[in-house]
Amino acid sequence: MSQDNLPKERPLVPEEGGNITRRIVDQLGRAIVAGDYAERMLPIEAELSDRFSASRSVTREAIKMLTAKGLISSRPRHGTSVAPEGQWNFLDPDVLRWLLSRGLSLDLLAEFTAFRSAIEPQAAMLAIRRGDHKALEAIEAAIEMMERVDPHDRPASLSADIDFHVAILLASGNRFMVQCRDLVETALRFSIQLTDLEKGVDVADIEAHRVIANAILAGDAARAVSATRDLLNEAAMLIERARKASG
Amino acid sequence: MSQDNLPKERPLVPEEGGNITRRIVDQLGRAIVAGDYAERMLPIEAELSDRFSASRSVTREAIKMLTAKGLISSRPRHGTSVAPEGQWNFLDPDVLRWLLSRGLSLDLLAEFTAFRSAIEPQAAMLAIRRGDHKALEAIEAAIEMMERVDPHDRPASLSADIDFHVAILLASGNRFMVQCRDLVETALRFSIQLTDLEKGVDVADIEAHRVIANAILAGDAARAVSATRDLLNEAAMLIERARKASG
DNA sequence: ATTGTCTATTTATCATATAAATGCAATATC
DNA sequence: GATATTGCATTTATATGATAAATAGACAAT
Repeated sequence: MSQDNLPKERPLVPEEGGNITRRIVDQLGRAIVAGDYAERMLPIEAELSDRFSASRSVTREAIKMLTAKGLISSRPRHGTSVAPEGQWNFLDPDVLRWLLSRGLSLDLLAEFTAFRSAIEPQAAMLAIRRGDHKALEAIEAAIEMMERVDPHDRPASLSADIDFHVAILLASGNRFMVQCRDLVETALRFSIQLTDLEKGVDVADIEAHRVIANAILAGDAARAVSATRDLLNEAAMLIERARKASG
Repeated sequence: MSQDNLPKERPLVPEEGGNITRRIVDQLGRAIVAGDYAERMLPIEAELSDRFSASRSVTREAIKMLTAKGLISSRPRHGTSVAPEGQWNFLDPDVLRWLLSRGLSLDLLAEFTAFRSAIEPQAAMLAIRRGDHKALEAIEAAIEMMERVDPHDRPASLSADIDFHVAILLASGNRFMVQCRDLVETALRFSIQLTDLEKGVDVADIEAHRVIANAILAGDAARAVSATRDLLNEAAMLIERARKASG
């Protein structure tokens, strides 16, 4: 019963977020996924320490954290190098955030949307099967918030949108899907930059969300699945259009 | 084009796998997910170092790696404690392995199978849509290996089974689904303990895999999706039966 | 009861030294 | 000349000891 879902107050951009280790992890992580060290080795520990004006211990701890996320690997005498992309932990919220922040990569956003197209419809189905009253009420509360909020208040709209999708993931009761919470939040926070450009879709968007909520609350699994899939297909098309527009 | 998919030669059980840090990470990680420190704090760094006969630096680096996986968090004067389960990175291969190894928890295996039920059918669909010849050939090669291998050779059968599912994930071309590779491998390596108990399902199992392969190679998305879903439902039922049997 | 201060404890950081691993070149051996 | 061996240099891995920063909890003051 450890449904302990405190919101993390960790800042989205911890450039200066408290301790030095965290700062190095963030800056190095960004640089690595941006491809800065795709060909060459990372600087040796001593130089990295200099560059970040930190002690070697702190630098090493940061390196270990990045290693834990699959981004790099170290060998004595050889140095530290970026791991092949196949070993990166794409499903780590930090890694995803760094990936998306390297210039709003539409390719990756499209792939993640396809991933969501797999997860969220199933989560909706599981939510129905599980039938946790509290969790279902949270979905209803989230959709009502979406409908109530001022559509011109972008941050509030975004939060409501995120809360809705997260509520479905939580209601699934599946810990792996719940884990996708941070990922979905991260991705949505970036994709807002897209929908900001495309105006006028908001009303239709909220209605599409309402359809999902109603289907879940009515226990109509088939409709919940198809409605969720429709919504994400719509998002995918939006991304596709942006991709074609930008090149 | 960084399709660099070298198999990691990292041992599945790195109790003695080389460096001290890795050993501490593994032992502590196991203990944490097993609930050993669910109520109390972790020992202070000095004591942990003593317990593992390691220096404080190494202990701290191990702690940082576990922090990176969301398992623990530290605060000055307060100590280090296990993070709420909602913050654990369930989608990290190490974490999943530690979770499953705490006594083959059937609940978690069931949840992961539900997760796979979301991912793998979509991956099969994407594989068709993408139509990468090399990747599709790998699927055919994998299913042929499954059919060819001696069914009594359990390790070989398991490897072939894993390779088949991994081939589909790879063929999807979706980096988030590809990332599930290690997770699926880990889960399958544990679930073999179940199927070992239930004999006689193997032939039917291979046929079910063949149906999936044929559907994908024929470009029949609908059939590929439903066949994959069927296979995983079968696995889910197997787990459910084992769960009822054991309590 | 609230607020401020002080103290002890623990993590965070720094600095330095030594060990272990290993790529590479020089050397020895055949 | 080809190949195996050895030694050196470089880098991470580990150890050690010290100081800084943060803060929970006790205590004092208001």
